Amino acid sequence: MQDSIEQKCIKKGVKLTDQRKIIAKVMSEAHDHPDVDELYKRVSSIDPKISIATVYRTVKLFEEVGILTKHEFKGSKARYEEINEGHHDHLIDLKSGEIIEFVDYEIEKLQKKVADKYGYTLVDHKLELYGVKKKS
Amino acid sequence: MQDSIEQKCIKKGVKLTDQRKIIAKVMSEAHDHPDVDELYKRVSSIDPKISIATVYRTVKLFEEVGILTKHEFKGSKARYEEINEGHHDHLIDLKSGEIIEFVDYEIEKLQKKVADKYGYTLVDHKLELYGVKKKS
DNA sequence: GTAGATGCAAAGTATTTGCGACAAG
DNA sequence: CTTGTCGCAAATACTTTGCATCTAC
Repeated sequence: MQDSIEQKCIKKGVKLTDQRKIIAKVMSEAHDHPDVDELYKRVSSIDPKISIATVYRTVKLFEEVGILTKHEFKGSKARYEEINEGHHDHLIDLKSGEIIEFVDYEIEKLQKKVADKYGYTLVDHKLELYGVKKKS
Repeated sequence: MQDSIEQKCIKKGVKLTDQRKIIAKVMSEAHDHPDVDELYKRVSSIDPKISIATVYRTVKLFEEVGILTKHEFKGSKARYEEINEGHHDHLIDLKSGEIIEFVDYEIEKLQKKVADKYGYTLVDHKLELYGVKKKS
């Protein structure tokens, strides 16, 4: 089983305050990719006293220690997602905004090859596909 | 030979003001990927009276009519680049910020295949590789 | 001549930060 | 205890917009 965000914090030596516990819980349970406003709303419904500054500070911290990852999809606000063992990329439905996660090992392999070709070690990558549903 | 941005404006029925001509010229000659501030600086050195609002309005317009494309690389400001016949993706040097353009048809093909697999027609995509130079 | 473009300053968003009060380890 | 965190409000960064004036076609 996967560690919860709280457990990851402990492992990484991140101090666990009540606020962080709540944000951790909300992000652990989120199966979408909430932006800060949305996350703030969810968190506020558990503890209305949490400030948005804390939410910003916490997602930034969690990102720095490798618990969350930030996405900046075309023309929308920054969204966050928990990092789990399986890396994946995103296919975004341009009509509905729906986000589909996918993995393609062959593309990953080719990316490394490209970086290699230019004398680089691939550290990270971003692949986003934007599409519209085919009328079957 | 490739049309200049000015020529593209005419073809697309975009009214050519002096300001737009200058912005068009600067972007045509830019071989990097300037952000709005940088573009504003270059444009200002030709005509210091141009306002930054006009620069914002113009890049937005040029983007809408398909003359420029906007990139939002990790943690940096929006950057613009002229669209030319050859589509390409970007490899970003995490140390120096240098941007290398590349094309990989095999990756492109696989992207279409992925979209297809989920029942989508691929409209657009974003692929960015982030790497560090290998010590040869 | 007229619709649309510009410059300016003010208003919007999204995000960060200084500071005094407070809490985790 | 002490260091780091929190809430608040102010500050910052980037981008858009209302309005009066001006200009390309």
